[in-house]
Amino acid sequence: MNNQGIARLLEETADLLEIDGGDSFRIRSYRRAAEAVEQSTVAIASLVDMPKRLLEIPGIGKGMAANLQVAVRERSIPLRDELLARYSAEILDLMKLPGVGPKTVRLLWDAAKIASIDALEAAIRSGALQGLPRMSEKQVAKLKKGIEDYRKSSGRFRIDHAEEAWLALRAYLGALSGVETVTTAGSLRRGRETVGDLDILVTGPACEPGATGELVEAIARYEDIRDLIAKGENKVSFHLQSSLQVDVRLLPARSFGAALQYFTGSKMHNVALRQRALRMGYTLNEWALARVDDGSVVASETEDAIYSVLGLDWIPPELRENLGEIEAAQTHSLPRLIALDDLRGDLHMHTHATDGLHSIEEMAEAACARGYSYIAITDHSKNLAMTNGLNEERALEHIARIRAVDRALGGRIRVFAGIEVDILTDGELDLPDAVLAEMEIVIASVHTALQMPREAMTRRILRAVENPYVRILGHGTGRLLLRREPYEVDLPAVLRRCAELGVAVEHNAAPERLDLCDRDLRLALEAGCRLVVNTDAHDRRQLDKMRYGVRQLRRAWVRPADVLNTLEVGALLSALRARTSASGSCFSLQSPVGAVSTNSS
DNA sequence: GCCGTTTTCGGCCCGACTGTTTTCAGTCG
Repeated sequence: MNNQGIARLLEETADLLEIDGGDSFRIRSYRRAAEAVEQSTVAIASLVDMPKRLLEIPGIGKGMAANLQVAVRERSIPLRDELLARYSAEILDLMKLPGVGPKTVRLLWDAAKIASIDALEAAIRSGALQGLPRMSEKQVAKLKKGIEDYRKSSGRFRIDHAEEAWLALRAYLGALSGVETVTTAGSLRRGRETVGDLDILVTGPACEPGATGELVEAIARYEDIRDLIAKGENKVSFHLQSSLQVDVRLLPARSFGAALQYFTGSKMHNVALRQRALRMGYTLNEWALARVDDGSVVASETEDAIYSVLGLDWIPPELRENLGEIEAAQTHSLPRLIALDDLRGDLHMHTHATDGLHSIEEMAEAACARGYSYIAITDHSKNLAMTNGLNEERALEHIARIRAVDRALGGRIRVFAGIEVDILTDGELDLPDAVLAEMEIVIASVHTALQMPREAMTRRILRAVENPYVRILGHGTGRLLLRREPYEVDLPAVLRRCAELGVAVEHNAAPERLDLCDRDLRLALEAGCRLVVNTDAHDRRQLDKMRYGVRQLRRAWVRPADVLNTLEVGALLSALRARTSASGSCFSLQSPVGAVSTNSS
């Protein structure tokens, strides 16, 4: 059992305790432990026989160490099992509905023994919720909507979770005898933000027809398998403990390209491609591209060869949605998509001054190791009290520390001073302009008031971006704010205004944010917005989340030039100054500490 | 349940916002 799995068990135990009305400090200690396990760079499983080492982890005491030992050995925690038995295995799903917390779950349970989404849906239909405290017509409608949204997304796994499962499987499969290549296809390869199941293609001597028996058995012995769905001559399907479905296909090397193309999809892309093949006298399937008349194979070993025979440039997997990529490939006009290497810096991250884990220096070093030219430290402002947000005085002190670190680094990497300010209900920011004027990067984010009417929310954001110091419009608790149908903000209007003002629009790279989806990003580009892709890292390892953000941008056909943080330091600072003149304010950017060339590309 | 001690128990991050029971509980970050 890996650290993330253990952390999940602890987190679920905390949720159940909360529903059960347990001691709030006991609940917090479970959450702290989950956090500590998740953050640990050492595999907890490797420490179970060394309780002393477990106790060295802050937040892990005697009781929790025992929990960890059981979790590793039995994949469960006794208290969690006990509570799940008392309520139901599905009761935690209810907490995933917006606006539903432990008290509401408890209310539903006490009033009608509701302990699953299905049961809640039935209760809404039968009117069983009528008369319950806090269950007005409006509230029930909200629940109904929440269930609908939940149904749409359930059964799919976030790309980072799927990727984690994939990496573990790749290591296992790659080490089996007779295996030469292990490749992922499907929506993971296309970089979708969620993945329905994991498609894996394996080639090598043990995958040739008639020779697969031993390999199939070895695959079926993978330790994380919960149940086996199918075990044939060249395919093994199973569910992992996480209930993610995996299909492993054994392929002869000669059909690898065709299979990779076929299983990468998307369905719509493949349909269009097969139609094209037919028009050209070919037939395309997972084994090969072949002539219709005599069945002779014309391409099968590589994707490149298949696309080439069809008169197309090779198409990056992220674009394979039949949204114009085939036409562009035909006319050699596919865009040069942004890649991770194009990113020169990350302009949104937190430190232990607020709710981050590491110091300014540690974040800067971590960014340096990733080859960045600059970062911005953007801790929370005072309105986010829970995070120990910075008030005027602390913000100014923090800026001074950032400047000092920047000087101490001697130009190895530039560290800009910034802040993530909260947009208040009326559109004002929670820190005065005098403080914001001291920083290069001001990100304005919405953190509250998810139920605000659309018009009010739009006004609120439009007012905030008028502030001349706002450089970036940050995430707006995107999942809830933007992803709903219809939008809870007039996104086109907001994007238009940002484009006019030169305020960059942030795409949060973290998969758990699900901020702007493909379509939103395209809207932003059409509106003429400059984009920024940031990780919002709360610890240094989270800087790696940039890769998810980049893949999302690629899916939206984003090129390096569309993204502000592909610029080198000098160009970035000039671009930020452009915002000032466009707004017509007398704002002058704090002259950066240390020598900076302002004419580099 | 953890921690730090004043070694045996008390303290353990807060504030905005919504809906509504119009004073506060519940949710969220």
